[in-house]
Amino acid sequence: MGKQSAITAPLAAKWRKLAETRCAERGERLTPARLAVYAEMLASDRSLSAYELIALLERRQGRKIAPLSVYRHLDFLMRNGLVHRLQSAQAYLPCDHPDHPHESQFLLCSSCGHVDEVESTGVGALLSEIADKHGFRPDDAVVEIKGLCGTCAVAESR
Amino acid sequence: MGKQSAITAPLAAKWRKLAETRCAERGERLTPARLAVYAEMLASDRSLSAYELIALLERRQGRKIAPLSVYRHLDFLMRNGLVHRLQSAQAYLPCDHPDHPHESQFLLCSSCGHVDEVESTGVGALLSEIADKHGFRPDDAVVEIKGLCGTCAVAESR
DNA sequence: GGCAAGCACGTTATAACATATCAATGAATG
DNA sequence: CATTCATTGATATGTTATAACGTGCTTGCC
Repeated sequence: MGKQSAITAPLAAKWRKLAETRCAERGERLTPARLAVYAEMLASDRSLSAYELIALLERRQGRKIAPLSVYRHLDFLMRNGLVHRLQSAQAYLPCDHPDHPHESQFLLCSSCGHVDEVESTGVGALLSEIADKHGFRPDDAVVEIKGLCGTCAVAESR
Repeated sequence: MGKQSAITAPLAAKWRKLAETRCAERGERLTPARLAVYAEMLASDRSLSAYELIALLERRQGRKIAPLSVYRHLDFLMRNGLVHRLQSAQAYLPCDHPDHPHESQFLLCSSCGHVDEVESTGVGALLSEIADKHGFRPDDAVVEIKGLCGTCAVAESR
């Protein structure tokens, strides 16, 4: 098994490599502190608020972490396309396919909390068209759909 | 000119009537406090955060308003389709066409702060389709496009 | 190596956004 | 009038995010 710093959550080599590559390409430094935040997010099966993340990191590292540190790391990770922010939930989620830039849509299950990141080709085009029709120059779009994931929808209808 | 309570922002008769009708239909009570919040929002040319709203109401009414009151009124207004919340800005905006239920998209200008509420027929269908493809049962969708409005786009490119 | 510049990080404090709890008030109904 | 239930007020607290400031580490240049 791969060597892993004691203060960092287990991090699959694949993800680590992608992150390192991505940052290197952009001349950004993926420091241990930043990597620790990223690893913690990947180790979770759901989105996390900044303060949940702080609690997890504090537990793992056995020391206090200031909110601002985590926010800075989150900023860094978002800037580099490794993490997304869910605007409607004030929560953060590792990107599902950080190997290329993209616009995502999110499916948020209000029952189990699971979030699915999808990348639909049609959405960007449609939104551009709408913006255009209103003389608006779009820069970034938030598309978040709340509802029930397949599993929870089935469970609920029984 | 129409009579208007001293503690309430000017409110066009058209909007007042729409709001009253809407609430009456649903058996909800549009109280003076709730109306005051709605009027204050309509009197503004941009979206407002809850605390901006508090400040405006305090100034107009000359007394302290508790955050919880405003949040309750905002809840009420949203429940009755009179107000929307901008998820990506933690801000609130009166609905542009409260005469019927609808799903809106928002165009947020990052320069002047203006928000355009649009109702595009295609978006709902496309998002339903996407959800369906992933076995997801959608309940509500957030679509917020950030960028530059026509005016600001022109101003910037000069 | 020595130095300067810039980035990263820590610490403390505070701003901004939102909700809990409980008591008091007031309108609607019988 | 009495009951009941929604609305409001008051106080406190919880949650999310940023400001301001200083220190130290990297890196690149001489």
